[in-house]
Amino acid sequence: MTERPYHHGQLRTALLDAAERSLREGGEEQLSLRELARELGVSHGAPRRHFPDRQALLDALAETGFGRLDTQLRAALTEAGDDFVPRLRATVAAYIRFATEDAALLELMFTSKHRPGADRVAAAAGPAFTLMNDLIVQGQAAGELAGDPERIGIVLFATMQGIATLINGDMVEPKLLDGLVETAVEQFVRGARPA
Amino acid sequence: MTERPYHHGQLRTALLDAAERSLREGGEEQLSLRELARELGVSHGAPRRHFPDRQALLDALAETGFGRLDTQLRAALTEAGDDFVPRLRATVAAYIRFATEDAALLELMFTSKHRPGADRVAAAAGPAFTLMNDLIVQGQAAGELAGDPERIGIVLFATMQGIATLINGDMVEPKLLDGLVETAVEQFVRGARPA
DNA sequence: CAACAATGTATGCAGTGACAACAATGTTGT
DNA sequence: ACAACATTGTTGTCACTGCATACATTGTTG
Repeated sequence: MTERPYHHGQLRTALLDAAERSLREGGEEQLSLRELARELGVSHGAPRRHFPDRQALLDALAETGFGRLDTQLRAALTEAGDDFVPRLRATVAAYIRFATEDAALLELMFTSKHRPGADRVAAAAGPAFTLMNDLIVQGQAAGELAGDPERIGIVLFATMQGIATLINGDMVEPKLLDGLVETAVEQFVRGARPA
Repeated sequence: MTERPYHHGQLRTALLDAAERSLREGGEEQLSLRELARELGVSHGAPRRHFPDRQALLDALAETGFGRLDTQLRAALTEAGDDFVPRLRATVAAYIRFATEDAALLELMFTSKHRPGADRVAAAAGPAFTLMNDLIVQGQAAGELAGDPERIGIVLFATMQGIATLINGDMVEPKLLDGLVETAVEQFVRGARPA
């Protein structure tokens, strides 16, 4: 039977699902534990068993968010083939897609801000950075990039992140997005090209 | 006598000052109207006379924030002399200084997100963009940049913003900051240089 | 000096996150 | 099989928040 899918053993994942949806719809501010509990037909104290406080829920969201980001980036990479520039372009596009579709989640992922002891979140962020780094390393191996890999990698990451922020903050029209990605990639390649 | 500096006619500005400090100390989430009122020795309903709701206070903060950003950028510019690259470097450095010192404020300025009818905030953001644009135009006039000014300007802005976000989110060590600025400027100039 | 507007006060409402005591429901060791 | 236990969810409470309204005070002005 299992008339009720939740209410029994699935509360934790149900909360995460509902929270992610709520995040997408109303942003972090709007997300309310009590509201989630209500939606899931559960008492307002129930979430506490799974997440000691609100921040714990947000941390969990951020953590899984990084995981999903990583898989999406990898998917884009494998689809892009072996050449460096197409791979770069695909990665940038995929990242910004994620960042604009799940803006609130990404903000949450980043602004797990300064909070001491967000080890798990930090750890979850690793792969995405590694991926970025590997891409840079490939570019250098292919003789297309020069300079300190760490630095140029961070600058690239920053540019992507910034474009997403600008779009999400309505300071740039979404219709410009594709052009911006193109310009950013092109400039990056030219700017980091060996002399 | 005027024993009490506030409580009479200064509440509005006093609120803005206290709010900005609170923002710096605890971020937007932490900022509480009641807390501010308490600090200023005023009833918790008083702020309502000056800001109909919390968001109005935040909007006002964002607005003045853009103003201050603009003046700081201009100050950096005039101090940098007339040559393009030093001006560019100075602007980037000044922007990121602002962004890392007043992180919460900047976030607020940007994530006055999508909210319909934040005309004043949007208007206040204008000058900073204009300044950026003028800088690009100068670079082009000096024959140092090529390409669509709007696009490369946005990409530059995005890179700055992204670096600030990375630092503020503790995803990059602050000690790397100067090097990153240098790399970003250098790459930008090379990347947008005429062929 | 009386009418008026601006500013701040007092009180109450609904909503929230956190917390603790309790009940129900598996799970497990003997 | 059954008693002890752990997990999970419930209920009630507290302190806090933003918001709203009715009221008092004060300063300005006709």
